[in-house]
Amino acid sequence: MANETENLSGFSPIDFLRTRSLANVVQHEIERMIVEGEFTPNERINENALAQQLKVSRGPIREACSALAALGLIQVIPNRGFFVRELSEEEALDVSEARACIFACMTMKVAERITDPEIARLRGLVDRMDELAKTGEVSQYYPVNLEFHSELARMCGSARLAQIYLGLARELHIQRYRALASGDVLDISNREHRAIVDAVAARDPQQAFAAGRAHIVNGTSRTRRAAVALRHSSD
Amino acid sequence: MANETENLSGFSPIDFLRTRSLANVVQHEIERMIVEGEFTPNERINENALAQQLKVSRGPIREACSALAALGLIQVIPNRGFFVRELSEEEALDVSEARACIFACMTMKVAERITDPEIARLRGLVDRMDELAKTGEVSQYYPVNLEFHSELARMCGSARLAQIYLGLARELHIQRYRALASGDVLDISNREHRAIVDAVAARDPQQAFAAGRAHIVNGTSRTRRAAVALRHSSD
DNA sequence: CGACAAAAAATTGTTGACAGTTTACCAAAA
DNA sequence: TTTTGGTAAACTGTCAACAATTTTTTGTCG
Repeated sequence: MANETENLSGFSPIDFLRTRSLANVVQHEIERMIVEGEFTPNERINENALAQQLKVSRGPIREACSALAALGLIQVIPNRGFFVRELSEEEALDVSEARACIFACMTMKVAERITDPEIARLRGLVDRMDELAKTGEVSQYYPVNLEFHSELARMCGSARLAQIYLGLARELHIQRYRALASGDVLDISNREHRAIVDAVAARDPQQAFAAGRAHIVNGTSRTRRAAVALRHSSD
Repeated sequence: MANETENLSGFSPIDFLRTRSLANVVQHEIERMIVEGEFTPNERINENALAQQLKVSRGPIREACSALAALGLIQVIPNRGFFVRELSEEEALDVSEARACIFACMTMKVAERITDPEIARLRGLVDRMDELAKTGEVSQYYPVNLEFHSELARMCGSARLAQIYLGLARELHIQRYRALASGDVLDISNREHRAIVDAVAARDPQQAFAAGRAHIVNGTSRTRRAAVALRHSSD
C-alpha cells in the first residue's frame, strides 16, 4: 500500500541494486523529467548538457534515449538528436481509443474470472471514491481512482495486457491529457466505475466490456472538454 | 536483385540512407538474426564478437540492444549482458491471450467502420486462401494469411492498436510458436477467417469481436498441439 | 537593409581504451 | 574423485576523444 505510492515515479533502493547500470538510472531520470515538465514536448535532448548535469558520459545517455525511443516516449531524428515526443491531438485520440479497447478487454477478462473477495475489494474502492467525490477533492480522489484501475489490471489475469494498459495510461499521462476534473465530473466518473463493478460482479463479460470501454471513451471526451475550456479561459 | 547479394549483412541501401545511424541498422540486423535463428533463445549476445562481425564498435551494439530490451525482445542482466529473451510456456500463453484480445478489438472496430470495397478485398483474400488451403501448401498460404491479418490491422482505424497487435504477433513469431500447420488445419483456420469477414460485413461488432478472439485462441491451441506432437515425435 | 556564402561553433555519431565484474581454468588438498 | 582456492581470461560498464554533420555566426555583395 504505502510502497505503491512510493514507487510510482522513482525506484526503490532494491531496484537500484538490481540494475545499477547507469543507463537504467538515466532512463528513469529522463522519464521523470518528461513527466514533471522539465522537458517540454518537442524539445531536443542535448546529450552533452544532460551528461554534464547528471555527471555521466554520453554513452549511458544515448542508451537510455534509445530505450525510451523504443518505448515511444522519445523520437529520434538522424543527425539531429533525440526529441521529447509530442502527441498531436489526433494521435492522442488514437492512443485513447486503443486504451479504451484494452481497458475494456481487461474488464471483460475480470468478469470471466473474478472471485468474491475481489468483488468486495472493488466495491470498497468505489465506495471510498463516492465519499471523496462528495467533497470534490480531486487530489484525494485521484489516487484511489488510479488504484481502482491498477486493481482491475492486476485482476484481469494477463500480465501482458496489464502492462500494455499501464504503458498507454502513462503515455497519455505524460502528455498532460489528464482530466482536471471538478466535483460533478468525479461523480459521473464514479458512476461508471460502479457500472463496471456491477458488470464484473454479475460475471457478465459483454456488459463489463461495454462498461469499461464507455468509461475510457467518456473520460477522454471529458478530458478534451476540460482542455478546450481551459484553453479558452486562458486566451 | 543483384544488389542484394552485395549487401552481405542484409539491409537495403534505402534503409541505410533513411536512418544512417549504425545503431538503427544494427538493431534491425539483430532482430533479423533472432528471427532467423542465428541466435537461440536465452543465448547471450556477445558484444565484442557481434561488433567484430558487423564491423562496428560496441557503442551502436549497446544502443540497439537497449532498444530491443525496451521492446521486450531482449533481456538485460546487469554485469552479465544482453540475452535473447525466451518466453516460457506460461508467458507465451499470456502474450497469446493479449494478442487475442487486441485482435478481437481490431475486428470489432473494423466492423464499426468498414466500407464495401474493403469487404470485397477481405473476401478476395479469404477466397485465395481457400484455394491455397486445398493444395495444402503452407508456404503459399502463410503470406496471404499474414496479409489478411495486416489488412485488418490497417482497416481498424487505430494506428496504435495495429502497432501493438503487430508487435505481439512478431514477438510470438520470433519465439517460434508459429503454427506448423498441415492441410486440414489450414481449412479450419480459413473457416474462421470467413466467420470474421461475415461478421464485419454484417457490421456486427459483437460478432466480429467474438470471431476475432476465437480465431486467435483457436490458433494458439492449434499451435500448442502441433508443438506438443512435434516434441513427442522427436523424443 | 536583406540575401547569400563561407567560416566557426555546437552537436551528434562512432570509436578505442580503461576499470570493474564475472566466468573459466587449473592446481592443490580433502 | 571431488572440492576448494586462486589466478587469468573474457566480458560488460563507462568514459573521453575523434570524425562527421548540422546549426549558428559572420562577412560580403546586390
